Amino acid sequence: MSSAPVDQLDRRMTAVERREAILDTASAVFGERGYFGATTDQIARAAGISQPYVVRMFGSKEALFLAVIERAKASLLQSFRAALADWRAEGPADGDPCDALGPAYLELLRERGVHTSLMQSFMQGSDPAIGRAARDGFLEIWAFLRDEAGISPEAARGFLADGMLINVLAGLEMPRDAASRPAAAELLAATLGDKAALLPGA
Amino acid sequence: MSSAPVDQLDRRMTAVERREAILDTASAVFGERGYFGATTDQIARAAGISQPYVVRMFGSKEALFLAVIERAKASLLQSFRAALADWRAEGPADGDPCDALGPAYLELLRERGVHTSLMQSFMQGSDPAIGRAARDGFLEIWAFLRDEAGISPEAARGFLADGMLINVLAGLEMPRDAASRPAAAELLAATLGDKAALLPGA
DNA sequence: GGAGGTTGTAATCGGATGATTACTGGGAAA
DNA sequence: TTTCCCAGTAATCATCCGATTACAACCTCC
Repeated sequence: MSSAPVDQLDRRMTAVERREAILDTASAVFGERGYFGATTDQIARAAGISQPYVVRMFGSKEALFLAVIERAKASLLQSFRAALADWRAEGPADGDPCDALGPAYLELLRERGVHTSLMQSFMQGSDPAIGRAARDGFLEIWAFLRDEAGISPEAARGFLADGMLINVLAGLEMPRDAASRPAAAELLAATLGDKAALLPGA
Repeated sequence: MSSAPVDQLDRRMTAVERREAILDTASAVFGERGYFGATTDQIARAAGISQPYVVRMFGSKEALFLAVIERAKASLLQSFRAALADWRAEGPADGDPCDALGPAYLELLRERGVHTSLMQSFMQGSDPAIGRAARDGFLEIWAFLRDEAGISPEAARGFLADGMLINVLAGLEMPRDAASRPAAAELLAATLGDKAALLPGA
């Protein structure tokens, strides 16, 4: 008996579709292993295509990584802008915009590799091209919080700090230890509440 | 005219001295480039010895990295325990222990690579050996804050979050942009005040 | 139906990297 | 002086990785 035809398109993709598919996969692999730890072959296998095709489509591994973090930053800002607009449309004008941005940040954890690939780029500040892009991206988030969302420097610092702790718990894949280590469970509960299930490793 | 004899010992080191020297150097190199990005040859050259000697002394690159982060964690806990003891000896009993631990954490920035090499390990949670060691180390810090320092889960979370933001600014080498980008200067001031000069890139 | 552009791969190359082996030199003790 | 251990290196190896080249399969439009 032949298996039911799952929604598996074995037709050839357009270059644009394939590019998006590679970016999705590369986001996850770079996020897990980092720029140097991830190989173009791992990305290619995970995407179901050949290694040369990956590098030819983006020109180089570095260009692919830069595209990944650029796309992650765009996803993040788009989520933030949407959340801020919703919050302003329905919320009271005297609340804290961070109350809207925080949940948006957690929802983004469903998209694989956004937080971790950005974080991996943040740890490569000494690299000429990647460091430049990473600092630019981070400062763009800072400018959004300060200028568009109108958050004070102190509150913006606190919001970013919370985000960085979440990113670290994602990089650590801390939920792996949640069942066996009470300290891990306590840490995850204090940081993410019941949203810890969205982290990698869960 | 021969140059004045700077304190340069060209005699051979004992294995114990050399081991410490390699750990110092490896801490800086791993902190900058990460586990996969750093090569044993880069570490050897920076330490002024040959690449095979580095590998032979620690058995493997992975064992060297594990020794680096183990030593970084030990430095961190030692600083924290000393700061906590001082604070308890002279301070009032009703203050916040984080007020003592925070400055100790910043002073540690003078030791090259402590924050960044730990942070690099935190981003390798999916690696069997490194991820295990990274989670163990992070949970040991958490246990110190909760049990030894007696800090509440909420306050400990906030303290760690601040630390992770500092680590990210170190990984980004954000001071590189402090002069040319007002946003970078504002972010650094809001996070570290005048202690931003201790970050890499300054 | 065939011509041409586009998606995609097999084969392969050169360089980098971690590791291994065999060796050297110096200093202290006998 | 000779012996012998220990710090340290030169040479080299096998593997991996990113990149290049040449080629194959497929779809579309005339």
